[in-house]
This record gives sequence, C-alpha cells and structure tokens, in this order.
Amino acid sequence: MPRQMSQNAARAELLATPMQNAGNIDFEIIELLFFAYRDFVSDPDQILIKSGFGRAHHRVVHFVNREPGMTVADLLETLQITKQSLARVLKQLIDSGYIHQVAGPEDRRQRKLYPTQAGRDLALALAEPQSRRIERAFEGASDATRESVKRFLRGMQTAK
Amino acid sequence: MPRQMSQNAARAELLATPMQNAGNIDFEIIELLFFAYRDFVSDPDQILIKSGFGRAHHRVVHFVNREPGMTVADLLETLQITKQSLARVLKQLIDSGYIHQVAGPEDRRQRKLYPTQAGRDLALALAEPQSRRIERAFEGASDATRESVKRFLRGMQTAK
DNA sequence: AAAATATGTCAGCTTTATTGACGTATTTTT
DNA sequence: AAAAATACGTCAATAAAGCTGACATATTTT
Repeated sequence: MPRQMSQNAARAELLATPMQNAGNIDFEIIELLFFAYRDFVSDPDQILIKSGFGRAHHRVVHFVNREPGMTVADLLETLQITKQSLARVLKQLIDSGYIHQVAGPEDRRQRKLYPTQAGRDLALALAEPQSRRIERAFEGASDATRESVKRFLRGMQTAK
Repeated sequence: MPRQMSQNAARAELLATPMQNAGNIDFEIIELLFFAYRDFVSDPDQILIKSGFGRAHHRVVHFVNREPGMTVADLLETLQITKQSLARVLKQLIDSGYIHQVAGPEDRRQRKLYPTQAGRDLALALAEPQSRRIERAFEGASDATRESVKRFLRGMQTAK
C-alpha cells in the first residue's frame, strides 16, 4: 500500500454513487454479455488445457471443421487476426495431426485446410459443453425466443 | 510450406464435409456468440489504445464505477482472475488517477476502490459505443424480446 | 500471543496477440 | 517473356494479459 494515501486531496473528487442510467446506457446488459461469454468459453478452456492448446487453437479447429477447404486467408478474415498470430497456432495443429493442408487445385499458391478425424473429434468435444450450456440457457424458451436471441446476436456484429 | 505434403497418406483421413448437426449441436449460435462478442469488445478496444490501456483496464474501470467502494477481493471474484493479474492493471489505473483507494472504515486492511471523475468519464466513454451497438441489435424489438435476451444471457452464466 | 485475513510485491513463465521485414512459389498483368 | 501481384511461410522483436509460487506487512480475529 502507498506510504501516503493523500486522502484529503483525493477524497474531494471521489465518486461514491454507482454508475447507473447515465446517458441512457443499459449497463446491465453490457455486464450480462461479459459474464455470459466469460463462462461460455470457460468450458472448452478446461478441455484444451489437457491437450496443451489454448483458445486460439479452439477457434481454428472450429472453423476449419465448419468449412473444410477454407484457405489461410479465409481463416485470417474470419478470426480478424494477423497472419503471424495464426501461424504458430496453425502449425501446432498441423504438426499434431488435427489439421492437414492441401495445395489448392486451381490456385496452387493456396493452402486449403481440412480437419482429420482427430480434428473433427476435438471440435465436437469442445462444442459439446458449450451446446449444453446454451440449451440450459434456452430451457423452456419457445422457438420464437430462440430466433429473437439469434437475431440479436446477428445484430451485434459489425456489418462487413 | 512443408517440403513434403504427404498427400497420399493424409488425404485418406481428411474430412471434406462441413461439421453440421453432429450430436444435436447448434453450431450456428456458438459462432454467433463468438462474432457478437468479438465485435462488442472491438469498440472500447479502439478507445483504449489511445490511453495506452487494454481490455483488462476496461473491466476494472467498469466494475469500480458500477459499484464504488468494492474491495480488491470483490474485484478478483467478479473478474475471476488472480491477484497478481489484477495488481499491475489496478496499479496503472491508480497511478493514472482514474481510481483511488481508501482504507476500509471498519476493516482497515481492506482497500475500497472508488472512481475519480476522470475514471467515471472513461467508463462512460467506453460504455457508449457498446450501448449504441446493443441498441442497434435490438432495433424494433419489443420489451418482451429484450427480456428474453437478458434471460438467455443470465442462463449462460455458471451459477455461483 | 498466535492465527487468519486483505492486500501488496517479487521473480519467472505462458499464451496470444502485435508490427515489420523478407523469401518462395505461383498466378496475373503488362 | 518480364514484371507485378498474390498466397503463404518465417524470422525477429515486442506487448498485453494472464498464470504460479513465495513472501512481506498491516490488521483483525481467535
């Protein structure tokens, strides 16, 4: 702790009132998104620790399984990260046998990415607890409600 | 690129079919959550770069503003990180004059955290673009829909 | 007086990201 | 055919944000 708390100078400008309703901002839903996502990614995180992988590997494995044959450029666009950030993670997944590369049949500069069976299994194992969590959150919800939530989430994305 | 792509050995076990419907898992909503959150945090990230702060500073400033007088222990519980992870970020915010500490009136071991006016201003500036994004996502939605979304997000949290 | 608690701090480490520069193979343009 | 652009890989250096473990201090509780 600091030797001097300089409480006199400080106390004058301290705010003790909780931030609420300021500027017509819904702070509650901002927090709900934070907590929901924090817990949503905690499930796969636990599984990944065992394989020595991280969150970045999860995302790569997921999207390559969702869209086999996607190129490195596609993946960079989807993940919105740089080539160098992706490089190490992708290399590890390839070296570990979860993903394979195949030169593009038309444009041979491209490296098309495909999951192996192990890669598919891993993607499924990671999606399972997330899916269970989502189902629990939707418990008793109508199809219309599910669609509303999806529409909301789509609306949260930056239009590309 | 690897000298040998070993396509013959590899191709046999490659999967070209997109992962869909497997194990009754809704992959779409998993991705929607990913994209929604990715873009949701991108707004404050842009602002924070100017101040030399990161995402971690945002979270601290946000919660201290939401609940002035919270202790370091409260913050650790809320953020689910370790004391050492918080330490650096919190110190920077205190040194920069966004947050002040006051010894607990009852238990003087505690350090109660309060925002300064600058801290309040920062928290509001960060929440604003997020709020606008949320409002856009809710455009035309009924109050019932808004509640449904909140209920879903609450359900996504791990019960503590 | 001893033990527990709240906080701070030191040292070292990991993951995930960044920027910039450069090399190679391949395709497209001139 | 030569030049330029493209897709990808890689090297080096850096940063943010998290981690573990150990230990110190002030304060409160037992």
